[in-house]
Parts: sequence; C-alpha cells; structure tokens
Amino acid sequence: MNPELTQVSFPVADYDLHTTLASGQSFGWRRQGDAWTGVIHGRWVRLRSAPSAIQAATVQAPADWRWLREYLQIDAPLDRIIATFPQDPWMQTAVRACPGLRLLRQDPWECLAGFILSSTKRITQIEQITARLCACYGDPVGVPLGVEPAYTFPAAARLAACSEAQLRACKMGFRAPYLLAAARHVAEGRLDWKQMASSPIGEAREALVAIPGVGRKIADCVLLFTGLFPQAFPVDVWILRTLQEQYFKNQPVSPKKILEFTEHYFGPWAGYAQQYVFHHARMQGAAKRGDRDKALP
DNA sequence: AACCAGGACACAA
DNA sequence: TTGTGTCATGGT
Repeated sequence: MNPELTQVSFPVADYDLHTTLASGQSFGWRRQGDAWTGVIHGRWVRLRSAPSAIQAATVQAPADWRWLREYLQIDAPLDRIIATFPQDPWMQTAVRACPGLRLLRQDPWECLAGFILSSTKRITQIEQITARLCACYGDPVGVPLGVEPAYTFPAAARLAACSEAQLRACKMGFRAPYLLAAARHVAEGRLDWKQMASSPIGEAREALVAIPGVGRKIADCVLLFTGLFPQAFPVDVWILRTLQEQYFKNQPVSPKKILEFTEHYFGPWAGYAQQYVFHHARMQGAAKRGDRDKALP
C-alpha cells in the first residue's frame, strides 16, 4: 500500500504484544486499533500481533532487525524464566493470568527519565507527559504518509538545556526539577551505563540513586527495564500491597523486610516475576473497581 | 466532587 | 530506624 513501508514478521511463541506494551514498563507506545506505534533508536515503528508472530513496519528498510528483536526481547526464553518462579499458588495464578507478558529492553536514558516522571502518576498520565516532552524537545522522525508525526525521546543534553519552567510546561509538576537534575547529571557524563552493566547490581543501583529524584524504586525500574539486571525487583505501592496480602497475612511489613523478602524469594529472574505480580494485581484492581462501578446506580 | 496515582526528600521523634 | 507533610496534575 504505502511504498515507503518496509515490513517484517517475527515468529514468536507466547508473546502478548498488547499486554507487554501496556503493562507500565514503557511509556512511549500509542495504540490505534490493533496496532502499536512508537520510536525506537530514532526509528518510527508500527507493531501488530498476528497468530504466532509479531509484524513490524518501518519507513525505510533497516540493514537488519536486531535492534527490534533486542528491544522486544523476542529471544528471551520465557518458559524457562517462568519455570524459575516460586511455585506458590498465588504466583502461579498470576502467571496463568498474564500469558505472554514480557519485559522489554529499553534505552537507559529514556527509561530513567520516564520513571522519574512516573512518581504518583497513573500510567496514562505518564504517557501523556512523555508525549508532550517528545513533541516539544524531541526530534521529528520520518513517518509514513498520512500518519501523525512522531518524535524521538529528547536526549539528556537537550533537556539539560531547558529551564525548569519549560519542563513544567509539559505538565510534569514537581517532577520537573528532578528531571532537570537527572538530565544534567547524565549530560555531564556522570553516569557510565557500560560500567554499570558490568558491575554488581548494588553498585549499579548506587550510581542511579546518586541522581536527585531517583530513589530505590525508580533505580530498580531502570535496572530491570533496560535489561541489565533481570533480578531487580521494583517495589511500588501495588507490589507492596500485594506482597503484604499474599505473603505476610495482610500484616504491615517494614520496607526493609519486604526488600529482604523480594531479594531471595523470587529467584534469579525476580524482575520478571515482579512484572507478573504487578500486572495481575493491577488487572484485579481494575476488575474490582469495574464491578463496583457497575453496581452503582 | 473528592480521591489518589509504578515516589522522593527533608525533617521530626 | 519509622512516621509525617509536601511537592502538581488530572482521570475516574
């Protein structure tokens, strides 16, 4: 149809594209109908799920598709990963409830910035803020005819050159000074991603927590969603509530105890387990709210 | 219309 | 160490 489009199909088993892209690990994907569009490594992409395959389209034929396979983590051995999860009933329920849920391998800076913007925000709002940020300070990328414009996620140096007021104009509120500080930190080259990748997780986490506005939770999100440390286990309000209910008899547990628990109980792929816990808990919450809302007059 | 959201931080006790 | 208030914003 569109002469510029280059398409490819990746055979996949057990990959739920919709659940994965909507599971709150990345904030740059937009859905229209059954298709998802986003920008990866400066390239516009449209993804669609087909039976036992993911179809991808870009505007110009890339030399190869490794960048996309890696981003989507198509070759991650999901069945073997899930086999390492704890065998307790609730964990198994969560696994069955989210078949094909995957983790992506995201760009470190985009991931860091996205999660700095995530604090006490709903996922839809984080997506809106990042969209404004990209439109204002990102670079336009080539899109097919008739498709709305798309932009890269702005580089750290670009945001570092902004004023706090300019960032606030993207409706990020009190997160603006944090994002600005982080952008400067990264733009000054004070974060060595390569070294982090070859460091123990504790050292990598320390390097992230040294950034203003980045605490343990956001640091763990970055460690996990960049694909560097699959054992990283971000504990947010959903996870905290759920673990308390399921593993601590609904008793209040200190943050320290929770972290201690997550660091040994969920195994070497704890971060994947975490995503199943998170997504299942969130879906259950939505279902409950839906039920209650329907019951109201 | 009030409530609360994938937190972090400064400060109190 | 654990508990508070504060920070903006808008969807439900």
